[in-house]
Amino acid sequence: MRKLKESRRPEILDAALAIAAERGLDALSMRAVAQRMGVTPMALYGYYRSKDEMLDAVLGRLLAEIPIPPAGLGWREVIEQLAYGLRAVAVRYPSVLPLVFTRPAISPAAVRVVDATYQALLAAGAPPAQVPRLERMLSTFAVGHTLSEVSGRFGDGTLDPQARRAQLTPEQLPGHTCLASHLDNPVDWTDEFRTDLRDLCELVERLAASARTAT
Amino acid sequence: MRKLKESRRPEILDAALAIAAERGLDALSMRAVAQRMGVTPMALYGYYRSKDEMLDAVLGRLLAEIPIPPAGLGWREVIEQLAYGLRAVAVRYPSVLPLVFTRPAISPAAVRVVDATYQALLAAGAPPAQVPRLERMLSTFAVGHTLSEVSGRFGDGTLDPQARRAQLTPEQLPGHTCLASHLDNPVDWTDEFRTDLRDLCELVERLAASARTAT
DNA sequence: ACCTGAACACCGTTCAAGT
DNA sequence: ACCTGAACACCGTTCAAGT
Repeated sequence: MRKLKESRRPEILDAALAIAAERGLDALSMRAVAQRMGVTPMALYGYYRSKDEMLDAVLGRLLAEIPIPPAGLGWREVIEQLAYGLRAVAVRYPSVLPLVFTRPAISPAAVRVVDATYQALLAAGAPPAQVPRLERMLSTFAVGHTLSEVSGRFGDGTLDPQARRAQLTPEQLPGHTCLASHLDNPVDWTDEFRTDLRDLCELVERLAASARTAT
Repeated sequence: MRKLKESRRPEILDAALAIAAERGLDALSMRAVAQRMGVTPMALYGYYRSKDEMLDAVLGRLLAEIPIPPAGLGWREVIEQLAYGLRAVAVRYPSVLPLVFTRPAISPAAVRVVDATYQALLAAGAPPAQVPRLERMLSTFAVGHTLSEVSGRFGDGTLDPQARRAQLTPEQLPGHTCLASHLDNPVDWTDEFRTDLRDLCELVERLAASARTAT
């Protein structure tokens, strides 16, 4: 268990993010990072014990770019700004986003975002016992929706609804048939993100309201 | 653009799923699949054009294991059964779950799950124009929550809340400090999944109700 | 304190060939 | 129709050594 160096960590994370942004997550190898820094791959192991540990740090660096909203904002604004902040970061580094779902969110930056959300939910009047659950629901939505969009789970444009339905007969897909008129127009994902978030905030409000009447 | 063989595809997908379940997604290599089938790695390229294409098929095979609820159920039951079905599959093959967020959901199995959800939302009385959005919200939640749990994003037990807070001073984390009493007890993820799903169904109900009064 | 070089056990994939 | 074998350009990581 050697002691690790700190000095060039920021440089390493910058190089890693740049590679991921330019050539995708698969191209983000220790050898690529080393080459970009003009150093041997083995030099990196003085700073991180493994690639896995380096990726944790890359994720932390990413989440650190989400701005924490200033004090004095309404709770809805706080939640919206955090969600949009995550979305903005994700759009800049789409290929790194899968890491969020794949490793524990324990970096200081991640914990600060969680804490700001806790405060907002408490300010909204949500029952304290439910606040951690609601934070998990909101963050799961924000990350999941953005990741679905940028990774193509929602359909990446190259494969339109017609092509999807073509694999099965219309009789097997009554739902799609009913909604045919709504499935052809393209979707504005930013808009949908905002609408979903509003609906989820309504849900928080309703939980807060029913907690007030219960006491 | 050669013509691909079909014959041994099921065998290949079985081998791939078994490897992923036993040794994780990183161990799921073409060479490992080939070895398990007693064949040369290159033999696989007669069935799939690339590893990427094979992974798409693995995902399709996984989603095909989600049972489609029988006709005659209430819309809430349909949505719940689909969500629990996804969760059950995910728990059996946790390491494959990240693929859901990483590639388009265009397999016949995926489309059938989406269609069943469309039908349930229409039966609930949700405005047709909002049904695709609500389906995306529900599936994003179901996959995201399950993936967060099994991949450790929600905290994997080895790193408790105390350790998370220890990285920052209590003054920097007023939200965590307020909720201290609620953050120490362990969470039953299955229970939380059910509660969240109920809340989301309430949201659908409310949208349906306000659509009724608007007309 | 910081970095290198050679080596090991792996990858996905191409190409030409074999039955 | 189905599979093999050798080869290429990659991986992460260990170990011993160099300044």
